[in-house]
Amino acid sequence: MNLKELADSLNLSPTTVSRALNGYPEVREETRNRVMAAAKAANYAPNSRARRLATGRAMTIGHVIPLTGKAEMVNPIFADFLIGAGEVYAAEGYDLLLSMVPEAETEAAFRQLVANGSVDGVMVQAPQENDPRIALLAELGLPFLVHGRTGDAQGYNWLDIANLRAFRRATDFLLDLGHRRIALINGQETFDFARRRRRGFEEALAAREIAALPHLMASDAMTESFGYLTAARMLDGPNPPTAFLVSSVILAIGVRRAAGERSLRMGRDISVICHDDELSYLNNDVGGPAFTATRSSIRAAGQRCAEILISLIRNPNHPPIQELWDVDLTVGHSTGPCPG
Amino acid sequence: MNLKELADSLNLSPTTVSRALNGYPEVREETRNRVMAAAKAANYAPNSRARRLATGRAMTIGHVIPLTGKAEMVNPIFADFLIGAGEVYAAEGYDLLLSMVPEAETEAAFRQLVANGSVDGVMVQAPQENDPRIALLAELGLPFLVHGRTGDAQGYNWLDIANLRAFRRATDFLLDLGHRRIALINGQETFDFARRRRRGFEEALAAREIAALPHLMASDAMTESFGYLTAARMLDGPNPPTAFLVSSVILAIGVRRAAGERSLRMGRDISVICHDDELSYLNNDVGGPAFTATRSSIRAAGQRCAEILISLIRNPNHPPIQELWDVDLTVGHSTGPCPG
DNA sequence: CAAACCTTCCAAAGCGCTTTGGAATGCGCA
DNA sequence: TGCGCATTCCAAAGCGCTTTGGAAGGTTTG
Repeated sequence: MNLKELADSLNLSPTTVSRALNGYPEVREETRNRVMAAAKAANYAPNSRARRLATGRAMTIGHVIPLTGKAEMVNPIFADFLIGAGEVYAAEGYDLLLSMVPEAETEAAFRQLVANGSVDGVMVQAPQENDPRIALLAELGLPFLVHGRTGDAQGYNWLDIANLRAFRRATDFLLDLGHRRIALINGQETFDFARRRRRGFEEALAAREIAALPHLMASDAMTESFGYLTAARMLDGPNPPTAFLVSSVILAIGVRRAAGERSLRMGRDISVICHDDELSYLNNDVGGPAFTATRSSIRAAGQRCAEILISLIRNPNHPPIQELWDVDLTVGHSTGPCPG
Repeated sequence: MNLKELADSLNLSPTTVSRALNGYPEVREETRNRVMAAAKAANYAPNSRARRLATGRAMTIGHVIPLTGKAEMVNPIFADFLIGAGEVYAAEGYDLLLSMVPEAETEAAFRQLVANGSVDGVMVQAPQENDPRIALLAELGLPFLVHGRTGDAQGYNWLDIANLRAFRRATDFLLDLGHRRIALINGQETFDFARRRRRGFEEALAAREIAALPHLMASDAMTESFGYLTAARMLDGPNPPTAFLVSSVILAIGVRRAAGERSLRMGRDISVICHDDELSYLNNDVGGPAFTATRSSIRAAGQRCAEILISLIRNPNHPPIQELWDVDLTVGHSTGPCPG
């Protein structure tokens, strides 16, 4: 069933039917109702390919995920973000085009997307320092929103959490408990968020004139095994840390494993604070939060990012939207006063 | 730059340019080269909306994720599957349309997809017992592939792993080590895979005339906290298990937490086997596999599923493709002889 | 040398929708 | 009565591509 057939069956022109369906005012209410009813009865839905060609809009938003052989490890995070964004897209009638490309082909992928006209806008996640995607997308004139930020954070649209502040606060919390040898297990510091977290950590130490210890700082892809190996190495080495500040629950789980193997009880022998993206399958709230954590829902971020991006698409010459979210610190069982 | 402009600039008709670009034989090799070169120079790419309308093909594959408020917890798994599938789609020139819909609207979503003509085929994941999606998609005549299977597994396309055999083997492994009180912590048993795993577990016990103990069997969404709470309850209760068989690494991490809190060392005081989907951020191979596990890469499954689905789309009246993958059992540090 | 083919290209008709620019009708008002 | 103005509808022209059905020219064949 297409528009013409539907129109014929109603003895109306395709024009009128199209207008009735799309809510244009030039059609009598009675006619509109008749059309609506017939469309529903015939289970008619406009062909999206034709509609897209005619309107010039793709009604699609692109998420391009660069595959680095390493960074797809961000997937626990990108998945929850995607769910949040996807809910909003669905509600607003947008499709979500997910594109996995080898990192080296990212630029080509964006250019393709534009040349094809297959998306109305794109979401950019996990920017690196001076991420080339931002300049590229600006040049291409494609609406985009960055989840995170980088560079001077000027002149483009982003939504980010206050990473620096969060980690500074978490570090202060540990310092207040008397800890002095605090380890930082961070995400890859090519990512802006990781750099900010590190700065927050260092600033808190510097404010109390405590030197950050290089052997207690590590950064890499946030896998359980990296958390485990790093914590194990630090705990077994000289001057072991009494507390860990780590960039994700997944890393923290690795730290917990290392601590457990050494019969160190969290919250007594060793303290751990992590950043918690509130991943649905790693709920940190059972019987009170297990880990003391800086928390911010990645899914909620996905929702909000989708809302912003859509409004940007609908309203192309909107001034840049920049939104900074504060981060909660929730106290769990994994922290306690520095022993000894 | 569109096709007509490109054609004009070459003093050729759009027809010829289109054919040259799409590899049709009716164009001289020299002409084709000229066209290709000009297209590249002008950074021309055909407008995908127009092409889709003209060809009637969407060049898009749909993944519809039902949101249950609980099942999106499968996201650690769906994410890796998506990455695998996405790689193949990209290589084959297909787009991936990801659609998140409330579970109750799944049927409507599929009907929409068909009415719109926005996909050429869909991937179905994690089927439930007598999953209505299968009959629906068959009725709609939309090519589809099920990751997993259900019912009599006849007459439709699927790729699955040998869940029953894997869990039977894992149970045998524990029995051979002398364990008799073995707990099963399973995924939601509305899912076919969870039912098969349970059957494998029960059959292994039955073969040795050991009764499965109801208080040592639990099933729910596979979150860390469910693993933790369940293991804690079982370990603290009467007749605690000496071994756990669990349906995912994430659950196993929860079990490990519960064991650690009780100062039970895995592989000595308590044995744990889990199913490992080889998630990239939960690598189980550091210093030899931490958990003894039944293993099968979900990402590889995604790749293969994508290949199959694409070949199904290209070749519509292919007889049903059904592929059953065997599962490895790799021995890690988390299992040992039954103490005492 | 004409007939019968290839080879290489093109004109034009869609694909199914939206949207522009009227046309027809009915109404109020002077 | 006649003009102007809404209101309600429609015809037709795209959107940018693919594809059908030739046409023109060159080559082979009997």
